[in-house]
Amino acid sequence: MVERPPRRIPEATVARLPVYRRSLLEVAEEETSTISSERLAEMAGVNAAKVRKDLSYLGSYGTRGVGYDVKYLLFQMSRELGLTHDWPVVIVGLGNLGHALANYGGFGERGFPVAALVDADPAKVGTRVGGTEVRHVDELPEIVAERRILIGIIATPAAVAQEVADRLVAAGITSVLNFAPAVITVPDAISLRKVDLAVELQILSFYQQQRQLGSAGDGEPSLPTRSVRD
Amino acid sequence: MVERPPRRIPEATVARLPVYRRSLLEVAEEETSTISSERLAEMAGVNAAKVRKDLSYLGSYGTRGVGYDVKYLLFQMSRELGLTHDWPVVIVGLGNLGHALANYGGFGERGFPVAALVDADPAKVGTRVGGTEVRHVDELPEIVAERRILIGIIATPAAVAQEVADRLVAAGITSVLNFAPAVITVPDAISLRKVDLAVELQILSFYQQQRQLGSAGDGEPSLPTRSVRD
DNA sequence: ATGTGTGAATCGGTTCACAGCC
DNA sequence: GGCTGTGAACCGATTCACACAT
Repeated sequence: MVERPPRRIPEATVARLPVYRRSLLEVAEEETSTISSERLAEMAGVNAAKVRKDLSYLGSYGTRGVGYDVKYLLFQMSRELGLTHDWPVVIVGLGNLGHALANYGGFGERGFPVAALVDADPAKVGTRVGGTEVRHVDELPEIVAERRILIGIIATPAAVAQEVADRLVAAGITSVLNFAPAVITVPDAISLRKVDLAVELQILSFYQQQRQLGSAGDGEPSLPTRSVRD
Repeated sequence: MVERPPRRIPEATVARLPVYRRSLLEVAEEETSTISSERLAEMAGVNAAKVRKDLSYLGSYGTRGVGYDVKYLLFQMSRELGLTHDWPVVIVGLGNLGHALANYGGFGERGFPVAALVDADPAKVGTRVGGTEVRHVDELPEIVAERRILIGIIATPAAVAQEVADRLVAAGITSVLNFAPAVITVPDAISLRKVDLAVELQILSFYQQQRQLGSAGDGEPSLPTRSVRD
């Protein structure tokens, strides 16, 4: 008999689970055995209704009048997120950013060990970064198969990002995290997330600009008083 | 008289403008003077209806039956995004990531020159990273005022991220980009964006996991277990 | 004929508000 | 009394579909 939750967890909820989880890890160290949606909401920077709704997608793991058992919730959440085992990753591109990512211990610590590094530049191949040898991008298929890597991180210049994505997919990668400032496409079956630093700054620039237009001109200073603590 | 669009641009649209703009920049180099919503959509990785709706918030800059004038649209978009002048930024925290960000030329190139670097570690103060001298975090108020910096980038460990945010705001910063794996809060009047690498990987891990649950049949996948960590 | 601009329909996500259980 | 779990209301964003301009 299969007991699998038939719940389809909304994307927006999935994106918040890691934040809840991190909050729970913090709390787990103190000897508080239970936590309320209100407290968890505050720690995660969202509101309590959202926490309850989100957690309800995982199952009814709370106790009315009491709250959620921290350790149990943490376990369920880790299980749901697939964090009960490590996910080795390969980083493609060892420029500034790739270098920093390779050296950043945070990945390995959090269950995503950097299992391989590749670059197209022969001058970089053979060097070691953060204790891992850089190999040639042509070797991707063997590397990925050998180390059973499913997640690829693109840290190359924009110009080659799409080509790298194609090669990662061809090599057997099924999840891609793209840091290159370029739009890339992957087959439907492949997960893709992007982190674009310049875009983030430009979004900030937009609101900065708005603020200045608003306060510089005609009569109403009108601060956009958004009281949403989301 | 100032010609000001009274339109309030939706947040989701704002987040896509930089991507459209980048696509337009690419196209502007070829000698194509106009572009259709369809073509722009393809380049930006969205659908054409969304492009048209998004652009309509900026104003009616297209011509029916023809498309959008690339240069004109580019100009309007840059203006709207506040990219007609530079926005100097300060980076706080010069660990691995801060270092990479400081060395990454992409920021300056895209209108966000790294005008200052600060760290709390006296051993780092006085050193130079990417041509900029590292100064002590205590000097933030003077640095920010002097260089007229409005955007602050947090690249510190999670533990001090909130404190740094508070100090940035106190120093006069009005936009914050947070790379620290921590939830931080800022006053309503301050813009905040976050980039959390571990969260991105965990989201990928979730979908990876789902895929495997789906394809592995009903039995437990039986994967090596590890102890829970952050 | 072609491709924009936009109301209307739809969808996904958030918030409300309260019934249900401890 | 306190706090979860969840339908219902609401809201923002996406998509549809077509009138309209060139």
